[in-house]
Amino acid sequence: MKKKRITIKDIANVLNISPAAVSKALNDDSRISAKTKEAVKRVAKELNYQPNHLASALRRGKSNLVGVIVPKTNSNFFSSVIENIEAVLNKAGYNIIITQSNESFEKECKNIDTLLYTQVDGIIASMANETVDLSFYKKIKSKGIPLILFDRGENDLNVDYIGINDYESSHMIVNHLVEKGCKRIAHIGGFKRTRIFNNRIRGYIDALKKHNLPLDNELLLESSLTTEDGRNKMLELLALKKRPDAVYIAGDYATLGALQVLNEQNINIPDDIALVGFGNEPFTAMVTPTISSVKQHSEEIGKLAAESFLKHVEKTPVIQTLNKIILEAELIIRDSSQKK
Amino acid sequence: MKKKRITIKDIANVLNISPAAVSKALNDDSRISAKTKEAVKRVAKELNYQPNHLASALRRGKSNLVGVIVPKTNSNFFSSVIENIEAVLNKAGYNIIITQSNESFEKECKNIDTLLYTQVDGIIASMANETVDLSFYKKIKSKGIPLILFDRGENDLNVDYIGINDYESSHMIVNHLVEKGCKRIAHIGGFKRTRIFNNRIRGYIDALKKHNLPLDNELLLESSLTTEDGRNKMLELLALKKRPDAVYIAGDYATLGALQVLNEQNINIPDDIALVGFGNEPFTAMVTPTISSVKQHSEEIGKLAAESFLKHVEKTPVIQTLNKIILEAELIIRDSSQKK
DNA sequence: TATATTTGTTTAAACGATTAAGCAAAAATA
DNA sequence: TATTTTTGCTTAATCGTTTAAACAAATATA
Repeated sequence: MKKKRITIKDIANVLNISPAAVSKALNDDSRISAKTKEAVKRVAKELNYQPNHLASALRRGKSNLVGVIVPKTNSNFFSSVIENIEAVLNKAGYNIIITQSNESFEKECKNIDTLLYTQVDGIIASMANETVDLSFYKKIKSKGIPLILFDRGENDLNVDYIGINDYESSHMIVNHLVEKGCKRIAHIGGFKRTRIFNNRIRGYIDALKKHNLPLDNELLLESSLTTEDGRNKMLELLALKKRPDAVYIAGDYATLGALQVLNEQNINIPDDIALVGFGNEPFTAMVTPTISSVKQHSEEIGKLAAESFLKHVEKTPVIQTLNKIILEAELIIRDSSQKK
Repeated sequence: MKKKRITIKDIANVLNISPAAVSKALNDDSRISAKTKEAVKRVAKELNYQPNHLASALRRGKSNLVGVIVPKTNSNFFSSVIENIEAVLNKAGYNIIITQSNESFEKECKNIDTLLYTQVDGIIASMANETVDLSFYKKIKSKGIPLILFDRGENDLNVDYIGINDYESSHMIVNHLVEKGCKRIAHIGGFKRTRIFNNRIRGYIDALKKHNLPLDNELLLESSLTTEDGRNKMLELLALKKRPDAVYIAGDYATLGALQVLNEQNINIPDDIALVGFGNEPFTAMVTPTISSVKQHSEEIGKLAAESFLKHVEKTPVIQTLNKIILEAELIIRDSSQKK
């Protein structure tokens, strides 16, 4: 007993027409009569025909697959972006291949090779923290397939980018803290070399200036933004002679670490030290006290990234230029900064 | 200026040999001389040759892609399983396509079709809560490609399954709570129709019997196990005339909801009511109080699932039978059940 | 009626790799 | 030396689909 695949040839044999006619009928070619189309589709269903995607992809030179690269799927932000990319692309007949870089440059390079090898029609990516060498991303561009970046991007690649206004978000946060009476606002930022984190740092500095608050270098720390490092950096801040009365942290996981430290040391949040995070991960609304955070519109980012891909993929040759779509983020105020 | 793909034909032309020889050289065929192999590989590198995966997949009848279906990537359990599946399969030359069902039966069916259409060489899946109709999974089997299930599986499909001992885990939990002096232990379980949740419920019931504790039906609730539903079910339990002194909840997110309710109502955890969750999601160690939970060995599950696929895919025809690998889970005791 | 156009189909060549079969030259064996 | 075996390659078919080109029949136009 052999498992023979049903091909268009089998359908053609049943109806005594050519495989070419079958192919055209299945693709609704205008030169095929309605009668034939109907017959072909009927027989296809009867025989339980499944098109061979590899064959058509090979012939068409298109795989209808889109690669997605994210640092990690297990944050709500990325998993939500992915969900929305998928929704838009599925409607347009594309499927996605998700890969994780685990914030590792090496893994990211491997992922890119894997995706190119799999002949994806384009790549939508958010870069790993470690990534500074852009040669692998340039390789994608040199293949002539669309590359779209979101959240973690780079101007130098000259491609579409979808993200939020990080600079402005820092202003929002500082404004909010100042309004609540905070005077010594610290910032635990991400790596400076990563554009989005750099923008948040610049925003923080400029916002302090705007409010005539002195910029104190010991209040500005660089962090990997893991929960663990959030703990460490918070401990550093507590060790200062002049402690801050508010800490703005560029990532929710690190904020969680900071919150744990404060709770352990019985420091009142927000009255002794107010806390604001970034990313609006679900747990920010779950911990005690709940954490104020910035909502990044992951749904919108996913949709726009997918649409940007679709726009580019239709054109040959693919021409890409720097085209930034910047969304305004939203500050969700919760207990950790809600001083009365 | 056209972007011409480099093919084996181009390499063949440079060296004045046949494309067949090039193909064999690249695949290290024993009938090709070392000299030719070296020359081919050198020219391939020089021309920046990238093999056309679609062509070789079509010819070989193998895509070297493996489909993975999970309810949602944004839990630590699934994202960790995926990471480990990927690590094992990459080493064996396979790449994975990740899809999410979002716990929807309809989406899961679509995912299966998508994966089959993409000609994956096998599928590793954890079923959606909603899924009772197994016809789409039978379709995978009927294609003659390996199907491996993990965590959420079904005996009736007669395929490899990797999971933890849910029945025994319930015993561990109840034993622990009894030891801490709890006498009225409630259980907020998952959907009974889902095998793993059913096993946890059976384990709970049998463990109560073992300890001669009466089974009170109002203490056994069925839940979707979302944070929201965890809140609701906890409120139900609190509304009882005779409140429980411990609640074992079959999922961490729901446990979090329950914890919020108890904190809001100033009910002491664990002294008034002890709490045990399931899944050991990272936040269980982050909230106040920290939540006792069951660690499911996601790394091991991922590895075993991938290895099971590799074992099956090498054999033709693929023969699958029910073969369960059951790991013993581990109870991580934290503050929420640590009565003194 | 003669010619042009449209319709509906077939033929055959791709897409880029793999591989069974064939064949000459080199090496091993008798 | 004659024969067999091995080595190293080529030829040609193949995977299943798409599509440019060809063509006959039907229809429209002059």
